[in-house]
Amino acid sequence: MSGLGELEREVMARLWDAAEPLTVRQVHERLDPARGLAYTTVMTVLDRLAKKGVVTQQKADRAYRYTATQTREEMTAALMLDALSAAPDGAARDAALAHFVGRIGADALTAALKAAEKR
Amino acid sequence: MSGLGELEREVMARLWDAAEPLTVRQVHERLDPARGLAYTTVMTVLDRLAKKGVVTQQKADRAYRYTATQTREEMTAALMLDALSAAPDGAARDAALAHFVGRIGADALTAALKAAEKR
DNA sequence: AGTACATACTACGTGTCGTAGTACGACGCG
DNA sequence: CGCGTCGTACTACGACACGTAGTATGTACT
Repeated sequence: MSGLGELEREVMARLWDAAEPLTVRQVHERLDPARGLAYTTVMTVLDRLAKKGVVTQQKADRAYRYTATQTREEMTAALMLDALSAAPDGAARDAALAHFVGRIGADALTAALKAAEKR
Repeated sequence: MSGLGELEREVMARLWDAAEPLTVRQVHERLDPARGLAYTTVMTVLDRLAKKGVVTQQKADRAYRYTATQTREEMTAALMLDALSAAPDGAARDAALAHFVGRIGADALTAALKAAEKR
């Protein structure tokens, strides 16, 4: 329940960027044409993403429309929590958090918080 | 350059808990005996961890001693940063951070920071 | 010399991921 | 009404990661 593959992430990015449910065809068109991916490849990937629960399909008209079940930010946050949960007890978690904050910089964090506050 | 497997994490935990360089045998002894892992299995895992750069081997006496190259906290923080880096631009990163903080609770974060401060 | 311990190399089954083909159902057009 | 078009479902296959472990080889101590 965590890491997506390279192409899977790429597909998710298109879905997020679109903010609209997309059909397989639409996703296919938005992917780098230089890559020359087959239509069915995109279909398979979307299918797998659906099985993982990170996208949902709604039948609309003829084709399925795919939507991400979480926003990019939610998924990122969830993955970070996941990484953090590797620390067993509370103390280790605190230490890991402290390391993390040290890495991104405390000011960057407060800035992000302020931006969040604004909402 | 990120996720370890289940057994790999287990082995890392033993190395971290010991804080001393351990031999293959020592790691083997510390792993759940009910699991009945073969000695060579542990060896293979340590070898792979070494190839991934997360442990180093120093020849001491007869056997190699294995040490984690990072503390558990550093690795956790690194993984969290890794997850965060999935967010492309600064704004998305801020939003992801905000989500993250919302999830763990702002007070938990400040508490962790205070604990870190103490050092 | 033999035994005990350590490492190196190799192997195999399973699962995930990128990649894609083929088969089958529905719809509209001539 | 049959045929091509679009869409989906199912199947497949190679590469790689991981859990698991065996065999082979080296070395030191008794």
